Amino acid sequence: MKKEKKRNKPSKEIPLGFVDRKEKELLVRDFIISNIKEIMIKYGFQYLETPSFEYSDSIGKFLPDKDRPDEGVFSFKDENKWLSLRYDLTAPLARYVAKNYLEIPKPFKRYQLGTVWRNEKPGPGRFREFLQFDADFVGTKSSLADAELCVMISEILTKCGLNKSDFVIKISSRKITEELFKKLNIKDNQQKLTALRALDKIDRLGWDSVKELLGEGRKDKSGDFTEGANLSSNNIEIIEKELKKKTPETEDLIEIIKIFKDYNFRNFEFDSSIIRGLEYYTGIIFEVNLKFDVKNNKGQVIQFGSIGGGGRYDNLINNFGNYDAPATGISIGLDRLVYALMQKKDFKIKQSKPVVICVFDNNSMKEYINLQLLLREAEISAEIYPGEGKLKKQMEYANKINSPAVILYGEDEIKSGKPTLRNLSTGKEKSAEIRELVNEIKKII
RNA sequence: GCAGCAGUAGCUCAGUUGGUUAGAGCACUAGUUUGUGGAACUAGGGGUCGGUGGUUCGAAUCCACCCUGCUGUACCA
Repeated sequence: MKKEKKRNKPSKEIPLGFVDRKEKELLVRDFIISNIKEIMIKYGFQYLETPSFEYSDSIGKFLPDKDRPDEGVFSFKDENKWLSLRYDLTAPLARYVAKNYLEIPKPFKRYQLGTVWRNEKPGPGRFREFLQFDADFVGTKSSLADAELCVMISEILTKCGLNKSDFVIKISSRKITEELFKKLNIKDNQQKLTALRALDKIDRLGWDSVKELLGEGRKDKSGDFTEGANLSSNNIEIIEKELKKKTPETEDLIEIIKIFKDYNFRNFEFDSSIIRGLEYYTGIIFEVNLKFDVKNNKGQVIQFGSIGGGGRYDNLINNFGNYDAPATGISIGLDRLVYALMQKKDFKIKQSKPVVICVFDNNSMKEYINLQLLLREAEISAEIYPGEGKLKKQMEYANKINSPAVILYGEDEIKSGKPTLRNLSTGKEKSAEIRELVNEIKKII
């Protein structure tokens, strides 16, 4: 009987890849968001919000012969159409631009903050639900736009408390690999993609492993085998040699570096091993990398990788029809930035906690409420102890929520009109006239 | 998806070659203190030992399958 009952209890577990986020983290996130908004206004971007769900085909999820478009997205069927939770903010932007093409200004600059969902295996610091920040230029081919994005994200990170030496923007261009493929006469699209994905892993795996992936394939340390791009060893040598060059040769990179100079912006590096997985990039690509150590909850230093990146995608919006909409944009993973920022030693956000007014006798509630009103009118966070119980329990509560002080206003104090104020960090008590109370508390906070 | 490892209290874990009623620390509740938190002491609650089936006189322990998690790898439009 009892066992039966237990079995029917609802699960207290949360789904794989989803997390509860607590106040400490949320405050840092709010701080970052307020900085972002401020700077986006300064740079002249429009604020936009699009829905969490889109029709699956609108965001690039076509469902040829599948029952369910579940490749990486969460979907369900509504009446006859498939809907998917958005997996990024770029696809909805493309859809928005196509839908509103005639009304929007051209070029169109918009920024967006929003949760995105990915139906993928979560990893350390990677979840199935996370907050992204995106800023994009639509309808301009100018490298000034690409440059602005880099300068802007740098300003945001600085405003959030990072030093120039804490991060770097790495830039490259898809034109480099494109020209290489042309030169080597590699035409098969699938082969190109496999090669790009392999090159994207240089950071993590190193050149030796990447060369295996460009060739026949690679066995990882768990014994799993990954099929390679099957390029000839001659071609692989040429690719390695070409990508190890330290100076950019493509036109777009030369141009953006010149613009950086005009901005007096130096916090960037050319790195031809920056590839980025997405297929749709066509030109300049960049990544925002942190240079300080990030640790996991066991205190081990983990390879954190980039907190975001972006690049130029001149053909994406054309998928919706014939729009002249070359575009470039940046995405930042806010939760990852929050995680990293919380580890900076000098980074703390204080949240004022309420002064707790203890309850001795429910018949004196009017007195407590008056005190509470007085404090709140003075913009002091205050609350009457919200439960029932002895004074000890009330003190324990105040201690647990990090309250700076409690006010004791029992029979004797009410009679004399002088509440007792107890400082919870020193443990000292003081008797104060009601009109002095606000000042005494301000001394403590 | 593939591979390796692991699942014992809310959390971190111990549990000997299979052997009584499964333990510890932290956390929680109550008390020592009927008006005083962070320390101490005392007592207490809390477990289908991931699940199912099997081997056995006897299973947290051995076997099979399943589920879940972690790590690596792939995918990440």
